[in-house]
Amino acid sequence: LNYSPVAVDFDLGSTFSCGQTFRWRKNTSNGREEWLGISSGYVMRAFSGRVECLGSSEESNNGFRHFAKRYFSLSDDSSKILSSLPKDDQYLRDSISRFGEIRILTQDPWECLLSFVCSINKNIPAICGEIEQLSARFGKPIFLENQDSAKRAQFFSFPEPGILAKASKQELMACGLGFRWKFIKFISQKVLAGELDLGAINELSYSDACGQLISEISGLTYGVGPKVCDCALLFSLHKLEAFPIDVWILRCLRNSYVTKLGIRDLFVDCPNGGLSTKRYTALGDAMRNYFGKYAGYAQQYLYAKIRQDATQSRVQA
DNA sequence: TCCCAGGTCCTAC
DNA sequence: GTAGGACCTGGG
Repeated sequence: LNYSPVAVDFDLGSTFSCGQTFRWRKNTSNGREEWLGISSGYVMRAFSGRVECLGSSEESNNGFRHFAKRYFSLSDDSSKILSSLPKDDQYLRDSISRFGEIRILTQDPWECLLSFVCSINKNIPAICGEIEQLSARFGKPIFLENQDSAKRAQFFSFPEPGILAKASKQELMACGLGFRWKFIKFISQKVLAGELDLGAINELSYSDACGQLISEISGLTYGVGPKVCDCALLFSLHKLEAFPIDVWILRCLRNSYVTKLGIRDLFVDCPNGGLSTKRYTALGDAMRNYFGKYAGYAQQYLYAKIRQDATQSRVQA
């Protein structure tokens, strides 16, 4: 087994907490800051510039370094990306200096898409709970190196499409999915049947990929609107021009970018924060036009900053 | 206790 | 084509 650690140079906390993944936890119990995460069947520990594999669900698990190189997008050139973003944008530059180097991960597309379907109309702790329960119930146990396998596993891989496709409504609801259960089951069935091929979508351009992924397969809707689509494309297919617009980003744009970008007409009467697909696309295009081909990286910094600012003002209040 | 959440779907104009 | 409302459930 080759579990040799991999060096990483990005900011661990900023990268794992900026909303792209739901399976990393901070652990400070032994005095230093370290992070434990699960992805693609690997249990990982990250601290002070390195990531180790603690265990794997795979039969042949000598591929950790290969996996990590891809998962942590180690071939992304951060300085090139950050210097390509607008230099006179004070809001963005404040965030970059506050959060350091955020890395957009290249997650497993299946795991990532379903995670963001789980995110619909839920808060982040609840999303983490859904994914944990789905994994514990339907995923494979991952035993750590040197762990007595008679002991109960604490870590589980994200479940495969074939398992979720056969799960009952009752089983899925028991994981806290609520009305999302039917989306999860439907997508699983389509992937299992080969009618939704995320690998093939990966070959497409950003806008073609959106067209393939959003909403309709065989005329049926399944819980993938423009926001979930953008998250899947950015956080797993590494389409870096994707610019997910959630309620936080919408608030940020309204507060800090309307005048700068002359996009006031895109904000008239936006009740309940809801955006039609047409308006969502128009807003996303405006941001791509402004931030450039690495708009997704800009989105992560905007998201990190507005979330932290909101948390701090709530604490003060 | 009660409100609301990393949205999407459906229905009525 | 789009504004309004419903939607499961569990954190805060």
